[in-house]
Amino acid sequence: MGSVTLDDVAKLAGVSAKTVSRVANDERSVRPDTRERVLRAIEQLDYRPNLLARGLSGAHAYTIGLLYDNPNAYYIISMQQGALAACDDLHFGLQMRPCNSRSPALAEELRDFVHRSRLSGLVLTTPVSERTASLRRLATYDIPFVRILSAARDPLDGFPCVYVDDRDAAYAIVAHLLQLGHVRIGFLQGGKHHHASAERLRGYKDALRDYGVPLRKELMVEGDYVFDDGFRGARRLLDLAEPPTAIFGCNDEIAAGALAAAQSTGLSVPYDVSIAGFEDSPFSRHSWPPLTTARQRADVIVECATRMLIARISGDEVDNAGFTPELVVRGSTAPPRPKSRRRNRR
Amino acid sequence: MGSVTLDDVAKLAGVSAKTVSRVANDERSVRPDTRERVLRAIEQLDYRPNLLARGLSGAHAYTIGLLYDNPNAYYIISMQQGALAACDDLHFGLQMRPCNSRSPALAEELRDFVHRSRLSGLVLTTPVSERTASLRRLATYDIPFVRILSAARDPLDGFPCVYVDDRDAAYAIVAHLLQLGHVRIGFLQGGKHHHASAERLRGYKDALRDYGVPLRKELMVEGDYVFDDGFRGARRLLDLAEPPTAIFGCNDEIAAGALAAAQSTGLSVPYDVSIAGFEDSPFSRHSWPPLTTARQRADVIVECATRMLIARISGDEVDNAGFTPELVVRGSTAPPRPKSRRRNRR
DNA sequence: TTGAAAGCGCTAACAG
DNA sequence: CTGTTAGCGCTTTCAA
Repeated sequence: MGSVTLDDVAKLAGVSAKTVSRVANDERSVRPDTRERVLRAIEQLDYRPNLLARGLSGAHAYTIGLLYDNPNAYYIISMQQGALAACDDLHFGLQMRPCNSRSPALAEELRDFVHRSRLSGLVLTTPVSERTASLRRLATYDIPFVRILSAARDPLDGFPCVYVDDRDAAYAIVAHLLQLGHVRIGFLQGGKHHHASAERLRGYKDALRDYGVPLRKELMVEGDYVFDDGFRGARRLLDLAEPPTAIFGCNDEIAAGALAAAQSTGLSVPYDVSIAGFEDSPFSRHSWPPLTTARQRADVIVECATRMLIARISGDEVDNAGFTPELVVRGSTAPPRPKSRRRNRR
Repeated sequence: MGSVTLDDVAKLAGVSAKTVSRVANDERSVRPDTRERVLRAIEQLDYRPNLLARGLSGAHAYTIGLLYDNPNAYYIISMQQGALAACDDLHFGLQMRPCNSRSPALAEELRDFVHRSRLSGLVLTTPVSERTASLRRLATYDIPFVRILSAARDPLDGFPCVYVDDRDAAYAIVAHLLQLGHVRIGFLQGGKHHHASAERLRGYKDALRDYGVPLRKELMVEGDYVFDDGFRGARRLLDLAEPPTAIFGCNDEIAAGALAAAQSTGLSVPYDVSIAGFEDSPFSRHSWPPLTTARQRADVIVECATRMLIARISGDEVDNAGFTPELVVRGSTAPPRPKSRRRNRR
């Protein structure tokens, strides 16, 4: 292999391999001058520890696993960036994998994944993080994990987590629409098996209630987190006898579908209908008009979770953390057009 | 760890550890009944080989590295899917990492990455794959790799590769526009340090030449593979005294920017101006109107490259492979409006 | 503060 | 066809 080993360094520095190991791992119990000598030898030989050997002999491989079950590419990349930032900083490796969050043997699959590579722990993103029965089993396998979930506050269930307040952010979006003067606001739901969808729906309902606007069943359309469902759902809303003047899509992809639906019907956004999304994905910036949305920093959130996980693995106590996505107002939302001037379609 | 080891299985099956290893690795030299007995023991104990140990003792870790230096999330996810498909199928692990393709020490960084985890080899995507000096150095380190690059045909330079014919695909797009009757066709270039940009430009020029349309300097705008450059570039083109009737963006993100620019100017696509992209990313499907583009199956291409790499590592000879992205005509392109009826702007 | 010995779980190289 | 012996490069004992 031509790889430099601990022993090579030890020989050059005139110390034992164990001492080099101590220096490489930044342990304190090394005399400064010895450390200096070793560091010089490391530098000179351009020594790099072999991660496999370290992982094999140690209790774990200084590598964390990041699992996702999500079709959203931006979300995944964003998470990867956040996890890498933390891992690189703390000298941990990263293994990323998609998985099927609805598998009945989820806990066992995760355990095997961990054991095969001696992973130090797992960061679980939604919706994997929402399979509580599996998580409980995972905990019995003594696998450290931190989960990211959608909740208005700390669930206090004993498992560490980073919680994202989707309800509050959705509330802010709907409040923004209400303040603009909208009363008939359509809501395009996201995938049923995501807690986040329910939380965002809750935000929608709470906002309407607080502003004294009655909930209309016909303005809430079910669907998944995909463009086509946004398109179809918006189409349906716009075809109502009394169509909504604003539509809130459960994420940006859905909102992009709604935007396309409006434009394909000859409606102009935001003049004929306002549209808002959720997530601040490039979709929302790169459409025309750009979408009002809630900025969800998946990278920051995952970096936080990863740091928490590594801290736990290192034996530290850590507190749970919370984030709230921030309202971003852009060109796709405006006050409703006075009724008399509203354009006649068909 | 509670992990089951080779020895546990060996004891239960009444054979040596080496025999279990042979069965686990699917080596042929095991008598069927012995194999059967071992398999039963493996099943019974739910044995899973430890990848670190295997990697440490073997010549390599049965894991390939995938490197990218690309801001395009869809592209990355798509590649990851392709690589995972091949790796899962062939029982290899996958490590993905971004890297800086313009680092002068690129080869050394890649070497360290490989050595630290004893990677079996690397799949290099553009533009990393285009740093030929670094690749030559990488080869001297005896690191197997397969590169994916943009070229009209096999470069025959001795390094294995999968080549993608961007020129041909770009030619097809421009030919499509020409056949619709467009003569003034704008071209929004992509990042200069991507070969693909040059190849797509070549396709543009070749098509114009073959159709006897003179090249106009003022219709070719420089920029990077980002939305904003597409927006600005298109804006500039549309502001010309004699604006183009069609715009070809070097990728879908650029085209999305052009689309937004057109719409923000009050132009209607495709009636006032046709727009085409390249890549078939979700952008192109999720905009309104959806974009005519060239379908580039990054997943298929990377899966192919990954399989080639693993074959090479296994000692097989492999031939280079080539792909040509396929023209996808959608709503954003149409014949040019007769001059007399062209809408007056400003 | 340092070092020597043992071993992590597996495979390579050789025997039988 | 199967088993034995030695490591892979590191960390964990435990002793000096």
